Parts: sequence; structure tokens; C-alpha cells
Amino acid sequence: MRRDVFQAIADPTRRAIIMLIAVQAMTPNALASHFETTRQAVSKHLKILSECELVRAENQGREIYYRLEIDKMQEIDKWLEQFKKLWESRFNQLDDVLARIKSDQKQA
Amino acid sequence: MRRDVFQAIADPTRRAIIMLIAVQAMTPNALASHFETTRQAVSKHLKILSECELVRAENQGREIYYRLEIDKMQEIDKWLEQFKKLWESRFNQLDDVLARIKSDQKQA
DNA sequence: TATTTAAGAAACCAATTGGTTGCAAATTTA
DNA sequence: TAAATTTGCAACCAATTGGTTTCTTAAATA
Repeated sequence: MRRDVFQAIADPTRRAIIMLIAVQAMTPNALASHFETTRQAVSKHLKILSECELVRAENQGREIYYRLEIDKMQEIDKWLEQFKKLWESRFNQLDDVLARIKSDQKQA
Repeated sequence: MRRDVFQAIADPTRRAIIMLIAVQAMTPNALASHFETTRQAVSKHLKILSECELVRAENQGREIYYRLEIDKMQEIDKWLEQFKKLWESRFNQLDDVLARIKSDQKQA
């Protein structure tokens, strides 16, 4: 299962979770109380967020606090900035884009 | 099928398509030549991108040019900016976030 | 110690995804 | 007009998704 940040934020519940734990670390139960799904469903979302390192688990007694890893969030920003830059200077840039896409596919 | 911009950019091929047509409008065939999938697979991606209005089709003889709708791209930016703002002033803001999430769910 | 609470893990399910092949419609070209 | 080209659409497929229920483990509490 290859996870990345973009897959992580594709789900609206996960985006809401990100917003919540951006403010303060929370436990799965605390998070679940803000949604209409079960605790287990939230846990699954947290697992996905953990797998792409958007979230870090922190044991505290029998509770587990999840906190946001801000670094990974910046990957989205980075992509958007790359896009904006491309858009702004988009004339006669096609060769550059093709090269960039090819190298992206290599490293993936 | 409820589509949104975040689902659209979840797929790496679709992100590449976005970058390509950001530079210049392209036909499905032209796009497909840059990937290792079939023309039909690319067409399916274009359909998804059309459904969430990230892309607009433009007939030109028997060819169909797809061009990027920059407005929709700004929705991603908007969300990110919202997040950044939240992150920067994240202390004692939990009530605000909860209210915002509730109203988001209502309108969805 | 017995009970309650918090959470992960596994098994299962229906719906969706990304992809395929085959076909039909429309436009261009010979 | 006949052939070739460009494309969308439908049917199909395996894998993944988001969710559920059930079970186990571990910590806190009575």
C-alpha cells in the first residue's frame, strides 16, 4: 500500500481530523465524538494518516494522543507552489514539465 | 458520485495531467503519449477532472482539447491557507474549529 | 482482584477505483 | 464515398476504500 499526503487529504473526515489535531493532540475517542462514525472508523483514518507520516502517536497511560506532523503538511504546500510557479510562467515551458514528470515517475 | 478537488488530486497520474495542461491545453491522445497507460485510462481521469470542474473540454474538429480551470485549483490553496492560519494561531482555538467543521458538514 | 475503559487488530462487507477491451459516432483524409 | 483517426461510452475486472462487528490487550479504578 503506497500512501502519500494527497491520498491522505482526499477524504473529508481525514481533513477534519487534521484540522482538529492541528489545534491540539487528541485521542481516537475524543476525535470520534466529533463525527458520526464509530471510534474504529476514526482509528482507521488515523492509521492511514500515520502511514504517510502526517500524524504521530504518543502513548500516555492507556490513552494514545495523536498529534499533527507539520512537516508533511508542507509537502502539499510545496506541490501547490510548484504548480503556481508553473502557471505563472507557463509559456513555452512544456519541455520542462515533461522532464519533471519523467523524473518524478522515476523516483516514485 | 460526489467529487471534489481533493479527490481529483489524490491520483498521481491526475496530478501529472494537471501539470501538463497547466502549460497548454491538450487532447486525450497527446496526454496519453506521456504516460504508460492507455488513452482510455487517461480519458477516465479527464472525466473525473471534468466532474469536479478542474478541467474544461473544448471541441476543435474531431479533436477535444482539455484545458485547466484555474479557479478550482484555488480551492486547494484556500483550504491550505485556512489550515496555515489555524496552525499559526492554534492556541485556544478549538471551539472555532469545531464550529467550522459542523457548518462544513451541514453544507456538504 | 474484578471491572471498566481505551485502543489496536482481524474478519468481513458493499461501494468505488483505476484499469482493461470492444464498440459506435463523428470528423478528416484519400 | 471509403478508409483512417479521434474520441466517448459501456461492460467488465481485480484491488482498494470506508465502514462495520467482534475480539484481545493493556491500563485505570472500584
